[in-house]
Amino acid sequence: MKPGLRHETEDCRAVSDILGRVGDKWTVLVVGFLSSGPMRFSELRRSIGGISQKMLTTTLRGLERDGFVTRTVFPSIPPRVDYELTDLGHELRVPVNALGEWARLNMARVKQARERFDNAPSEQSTPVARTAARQATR
Amino acid sequence: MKPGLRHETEDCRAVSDILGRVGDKWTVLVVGFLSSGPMRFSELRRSIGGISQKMLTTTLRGLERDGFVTRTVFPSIPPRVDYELTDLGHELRVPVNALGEWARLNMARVKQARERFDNAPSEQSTPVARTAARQATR
DNA sequence: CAGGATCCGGTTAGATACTG
DNA sequence: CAGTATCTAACCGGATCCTG
Repeated sequence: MKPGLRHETEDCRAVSDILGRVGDKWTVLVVGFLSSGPMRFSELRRSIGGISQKMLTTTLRGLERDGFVTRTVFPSIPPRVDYELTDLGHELRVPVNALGEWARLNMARVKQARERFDNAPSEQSTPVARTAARQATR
Repeated sequence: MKPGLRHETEDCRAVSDILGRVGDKWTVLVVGFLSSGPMRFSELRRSIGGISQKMLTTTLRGLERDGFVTRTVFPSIPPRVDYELTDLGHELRVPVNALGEWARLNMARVKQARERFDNAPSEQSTPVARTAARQATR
């Protein structure tokens, strides 16, 4: 995302920026789990399940940097670190949840489209047939 | 995203799925340009500016596979291919635009948070101070 | 014109081992 | 417990060349 987009508008870069954070592999999961309250590192790790501790650290650092979560260290032994959504993080969940809800409602349509595409006779159809197929999806 | 998430809820996977498509490098730009009507390949390429033809092809194929755009080939010489958002694609723009709008409105806050984080005294603060900082951001 | 095929450097993510 | 450091395999995106 470094080069290439130099001449984009401010808006586009802001969107790409946020989407870059939100669209990465784990961020949404982490934010989702944090939405119900603060959690400590290993708690998150166990809840999410498939994440490596390196990726969890990286994801949380990114979220902290962007102001979406806070990181609170308790100087106890053993050490304990709590992560919690900031107000900004909670606000972010609104549009993200909207997108999530959309995804939930429309995943069947996407799945259907994928199956149709994957079983397609690999470009044996005429352009007219293609167009007809397009109409059918409307 | 293959292993690991086996035990996630359907919802979470749907969200990650959509976000994975939407959050990639070019998808949002492409969808944005297509929102005003059908465009042909080279038209898109020129409009977007920084994209290689390989990435544009890849992005468009992904969008086509998921049912967000249609691809119509005109058997002319020289060949001509039009891409157009499906209804599903147009509907997707609603939550994506909402997220984009949120990004536009809050990019300043994110930028501030980043600057604060990047100028931080790299963990010299006490946990209490950290917590105090957290309160300050509320 | 649209896009497939190939090569290649940079980034990324996971596994593993180690530390305060 | 909550990381950091390191290594490596996989992936990704760009550039280039080629075709119907």
